[in-house]
Amino acid sequence: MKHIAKSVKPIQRTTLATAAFEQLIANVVNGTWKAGDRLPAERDLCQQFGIARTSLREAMKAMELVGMLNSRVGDGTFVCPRSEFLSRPMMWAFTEMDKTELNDVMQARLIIEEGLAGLAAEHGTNAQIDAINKTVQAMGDCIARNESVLDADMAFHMAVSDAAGNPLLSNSLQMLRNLMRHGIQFKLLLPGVSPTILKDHLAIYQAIKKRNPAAAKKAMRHHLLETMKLVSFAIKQHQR
Amino acid sequence: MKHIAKSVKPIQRTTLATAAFEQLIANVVNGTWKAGDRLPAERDLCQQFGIARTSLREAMKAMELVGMLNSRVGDGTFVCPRSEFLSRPMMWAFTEMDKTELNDVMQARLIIEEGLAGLAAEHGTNAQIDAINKTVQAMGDCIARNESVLDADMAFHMAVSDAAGNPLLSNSLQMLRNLMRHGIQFKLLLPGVSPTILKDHLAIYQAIKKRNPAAAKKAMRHHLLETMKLVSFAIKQHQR
DNA sequence: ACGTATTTGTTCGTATGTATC
DNA sequence: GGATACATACGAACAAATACG
Repeated sequence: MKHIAKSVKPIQRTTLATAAFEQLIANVVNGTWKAGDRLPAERDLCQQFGIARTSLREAMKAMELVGMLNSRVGDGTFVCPRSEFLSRPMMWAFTEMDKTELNDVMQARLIIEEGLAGLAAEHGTNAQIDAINKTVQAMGDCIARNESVLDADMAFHMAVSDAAGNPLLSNSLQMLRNLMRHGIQFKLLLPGVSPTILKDHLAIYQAIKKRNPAAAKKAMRHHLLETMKLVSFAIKQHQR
Repeated sequence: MKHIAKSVKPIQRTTLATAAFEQLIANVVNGTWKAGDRLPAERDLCQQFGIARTSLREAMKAMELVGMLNSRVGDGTFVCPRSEFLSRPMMWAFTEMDKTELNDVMQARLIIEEGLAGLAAEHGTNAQIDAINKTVQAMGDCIARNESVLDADMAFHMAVSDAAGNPLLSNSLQMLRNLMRHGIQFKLLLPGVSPTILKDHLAIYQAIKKRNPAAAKKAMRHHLLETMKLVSFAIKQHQR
């Protein structure tokens, strides 16, 4: 006796913990609760949600596992900085990830970031585009001083992301980058790649500066295709 | 009375739940439990671990919420395929925000779906591409019979999504579609739009069939830009 | 087609350890 | 030291969904 009506939305039964988890994620991702903020006490929060403490705790533990929350006994539960999201259990996920799965992640990142570059060229304010330039300069300085370019690399992509002005896409990129962080680190350890990255970044910046979305997308695509090659190479190196 | 000695590592006080899901993760990654396998029942497992059921449940639930396990009442708990786990972070980024601009959602959808169309043209199997064609035919039938094209429309986009073969992007798109579900319904209520949609779908299918990613992306882009216009128009109509 | 056993979902009460003031 | 606020942990009980004979 299925299919009584075709278009009834399939009410998927979801557990209380799942519902609570979704609420928690929403509050953290959309910035209602910012990094370092302290959440209401478990006893208060479960009252607000209208569920028992046990159920809420299951959701909180999951948030802790993915690195979004941090609980300390006798103290409280706090929101972690975004850079820590997904950073904990991912070591295993990455080293064990097989080639097709890694490819899926990078493909997704390529598509999102290509889109962001286009949007940045279209809608970015001059100030936001200057900010991109600053990160390019900063990376140049890092290379000159022979320092790690990890932070500068991240800063560049975040600056482009900001200029695009779409928080949904920015958030998703941040998640994907966190997911791949270890691979990116390996990539940056490869000798002689930093100048190449810098050149790519510069090209992307210039296309955005010229307000040329197609060129910006193309430059970003080129940069990330290079990255994909480097990351998979770096991981192979690292595994042996 | 802190800092008695600088170099002693503060002993990480780890909770039972944390310890439990370290065990769980270990069993999953080293292949003791493979994707699709069923775990021992909660009551057995907590005895094996020597902890209370509530503590074990916090770990199990956390694993479930991040997409590593899947529990069904009356049945058991099963190991998920890893793509499930890898999809989650990107989906979390697309959770409801208090001030989610419909425009941002549609922009994100445009970018993802454009990418999916390109991937489908590149990597889709012939069978998958045939499946796209079937949905186009089905929509034609619906229009001929003057029925709602809502399901056929959804089926088309799902089929393209399948052909692209990237679960991360597919799942994320699903999330975005849920966010703007209301808008889509409005669109389809507008008189006379169905034939236009059908034409768009056909063009997209043909480009994919010809294995032309650039054309497929362009056609999808055109289709979704039309949709964006229609949706915002429909919403304006609906509001007055 | 119908029970019954199995399994997860959910709640409550209670006790304990820890941090802060 | 004492008071307070908080997370951690346990066990018991019942509800609800599913599988299986």
